[in-house]
Amino acid sequence: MARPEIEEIRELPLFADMRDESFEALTRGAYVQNFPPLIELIREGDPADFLHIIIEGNVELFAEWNNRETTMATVRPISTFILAATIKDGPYLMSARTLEKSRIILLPSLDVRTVFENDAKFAQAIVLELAQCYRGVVKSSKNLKLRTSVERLANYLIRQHGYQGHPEVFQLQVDKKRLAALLGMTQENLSRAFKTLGNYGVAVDGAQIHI
Amino acid sequence: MARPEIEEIRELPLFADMRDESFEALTRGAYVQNFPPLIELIREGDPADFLHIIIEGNVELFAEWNNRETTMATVRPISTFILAATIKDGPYLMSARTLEKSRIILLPSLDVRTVFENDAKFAQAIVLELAQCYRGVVKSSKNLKLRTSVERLANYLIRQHGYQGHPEVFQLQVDKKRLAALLGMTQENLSRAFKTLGNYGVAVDGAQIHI
DNA sequence: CTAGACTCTTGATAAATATCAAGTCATAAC
DNA sequence: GTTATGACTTGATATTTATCAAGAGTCTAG
Repeated sequence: MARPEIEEIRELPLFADMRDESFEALTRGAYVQNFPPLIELIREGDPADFLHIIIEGNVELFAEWNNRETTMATVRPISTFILAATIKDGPYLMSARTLEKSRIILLPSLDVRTVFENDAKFAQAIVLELAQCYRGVVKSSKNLKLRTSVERLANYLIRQHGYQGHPEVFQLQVDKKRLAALLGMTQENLSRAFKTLGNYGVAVDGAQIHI
Repeated sequence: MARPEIEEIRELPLFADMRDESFEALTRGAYVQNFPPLIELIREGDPADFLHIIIEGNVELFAEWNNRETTMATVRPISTFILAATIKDGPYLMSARTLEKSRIILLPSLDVRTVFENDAKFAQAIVLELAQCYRGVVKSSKNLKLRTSVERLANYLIRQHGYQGHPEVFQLQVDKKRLAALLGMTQENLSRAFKTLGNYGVAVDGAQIHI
């Protein structure tokens, strides 16, 4: 295991408590790969052969239906994605593509499931991770159903503002097209929503937001 | 443990594989309670003191914001709800109320977490349950973002039709007000959506649907 | 520098959805 | 029976959101 990336993920909550031999078994068959931007990593409906861990770059999770496409989430280092499909050995529910040049670790799903069955600490860590993901999706679902598009944008900005430490000016982490899809609206309406928020003291300059 | 309800849940996938002493520890402090209709069992934001298991009746999970309310799911026997909040020891993200007279088992969250840490089989079962719930919410989120209201209704009917074994005529399991909220539309629009589907061979008579 | 590609914005319009106000129908209460 | 009550429907209208078309600004390749 001379691969520094592998050592790096050892400290993630998901892997921190597991036994050394489990971690070894888990990562023995791992790949570390670099991808250029806009590569489709995962296609919705395919079997979940690998658990993905992004250690550099930016990945978009999206879904399609009837020629419509929407962004479900964007993922930044260091985190895993599509854990649930890996565990259930089910098909992917979302597709994934790189947005920037990205470095990704691929752990064979089979190994993940084997280790999951043999290392209780790992199973516990997965529970916590999944519970968190679950709660995240529930929140986003509530958001969609109970708020208007302007409210969703305002909410998003307030959260981002918080994550970035309440600075005077902060940056959007996603381009506006994807932000619109993420918030469940069109690009044009996002633009108008920003304008509406202008009346409440939000100034936008490209990706810079001033509250 | 002379309580037949407790024995009944032993066979649930969530509890089937755990050790006897774990199950005993889990259920030692359990309550079995009957509730009349329209009782609020859980209020969004409260700490998750109990894992709930519905063994009879019908429970609605809903969320509120700014005087708006929406149905997130309806739960029927036998299943658990708000597992994620119990595990994370976090606040409830949804409220719950009985729709009919219901019989519910309450397992203290503290016991659930303790047993979860000591019984690997239980932890594994929780993982599978959570992964399933997660995937369920992701699907419903995709549904909301990618489909129009008429499409969501059509999709819902097709699924229900399938669950009930593709009979000629089948019953809606929820009243139309709640179905509308579940599908993310108003009651009036649900009515119109049914009318639209009438052109494609769906006949509605009260809660009876003929395809 | 310039052409092209791209993102983002804006305006006009259309479509989807919500709201408001009656009205129907069934059921339960008296 | 009659009267209430509640669930559902219907129509008219308002609001929200999407679509279409065009233009402004930015970036990059050549």
